[in-house]
Amino acid sequence: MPETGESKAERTRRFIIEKSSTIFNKKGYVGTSLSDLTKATGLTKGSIYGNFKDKDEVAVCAFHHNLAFIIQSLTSEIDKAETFIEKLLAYPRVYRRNIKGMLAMGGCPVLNTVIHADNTNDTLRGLAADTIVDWKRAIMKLVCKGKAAGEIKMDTDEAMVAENIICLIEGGNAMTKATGEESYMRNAIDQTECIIRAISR
Amino acid sequence: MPETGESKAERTRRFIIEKSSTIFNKKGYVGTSLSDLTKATGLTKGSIYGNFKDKDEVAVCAFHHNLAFIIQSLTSEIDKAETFIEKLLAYPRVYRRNIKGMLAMGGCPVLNTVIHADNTNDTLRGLAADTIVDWKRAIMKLVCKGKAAGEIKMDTDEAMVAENIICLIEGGNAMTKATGEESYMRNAIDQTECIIRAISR
DNA sequence: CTTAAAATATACCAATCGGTATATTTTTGT
DNA sequence: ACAAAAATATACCGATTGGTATATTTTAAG
Repeated sequence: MPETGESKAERTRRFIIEKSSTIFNKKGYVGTSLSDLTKATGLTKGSIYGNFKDKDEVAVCAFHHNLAFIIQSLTSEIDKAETFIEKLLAYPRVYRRNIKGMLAMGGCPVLNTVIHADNTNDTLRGLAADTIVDWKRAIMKLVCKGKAAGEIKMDTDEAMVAENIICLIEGGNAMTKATGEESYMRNAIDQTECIIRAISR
Repeated sequence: MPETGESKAERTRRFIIEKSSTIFNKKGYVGTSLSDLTKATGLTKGSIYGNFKDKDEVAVCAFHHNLAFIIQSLTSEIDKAETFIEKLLAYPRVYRRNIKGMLAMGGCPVLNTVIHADNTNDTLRGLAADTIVDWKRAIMKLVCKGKAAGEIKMDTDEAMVAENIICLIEGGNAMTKATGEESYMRNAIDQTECIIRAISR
């Protein structure tokens, strides 16, 4: 029964990615073994290697899957906002709403991957580093458009604002994951909001 | 020739720790193999296991060694300062001076260990988490003493200040390590300084 | 210089690693 | 329902993992 436009292989691929993404995010590339994946999926090694070239490919797909979850939440909230200040405030709003979710998935996949893959997997390390660069650019673009629209002070250093927001959110995420205390992330988010409001005119 | 108060075994232990600490910090516990250690030290497995119970013990000693390096820099600078505001400002001052050093050692061992050891090594994870708790307490104590000395505004939330400083420094460190751009850490440190100056009266 | 003890090296162990060739089962179009 | 094709399982591979028993070398006190 075809029914769906998705082939069996495509469904299995998706199934493997969904089941393994949290494991990779928590234990990292080297810390995750093929037997972790067979255990989590209930499939055998042959089935996994029938759908993926190697362990690297599974890890890369898992990273993209983890990232997509966050990016979707963010872009939908950013698109909803009407002013650029409101679009910037979407970051703290989304992260504040997702503190527990982020904890459950094992922390931010960008930071986790950057630390895990450093010196052990260049492909993953590069993907995570590129994500940070893209993220910074996206924030800077919002600030610049906000300036042009007259919402944001003209002397605002958009690179500085972008980097501070990223550091606060990533640092807060990491410290909350480390200690189990949500206050780190909440305070970091409050501080992020302050920074955004301070550049508004 | 005894000469020194340090036995051969003690010297070898120290030698192994020094040579392996950077590797553990960069690659993590699971990512670092015994052959990494024999390669880095020039010693054999027998020699390492003659001086350490197991790989765990080497990793724990390496973590303490990495941490001691940072704590020494911090406490000496904090002790030098006369006012409590100046003691707080020792944090940004020391981290600003050590951006390249931190990069060379592979990033902050506290954050690295927290991410690396999560779900793979409870001992190390606990050590790193405890370090964050201690760090927060140390900052809070400085703020409280600053209040008592009339240096710091009485309505200051010391827990919030402590957590924000920690998140900014750790986030900045991680993003600088990830991207290779020192600006992340510099901006995070600038923001940390702003927070400290803002609570001064 | 000798000698017991301590430190290091050699040679091995079972278990697990990522990966593959092949056999079997399940889909899927007809 | 059937046959070709696709997907999954089984059984294996060499390499490496952390760890150990034992042999050899080095240290250091007498």
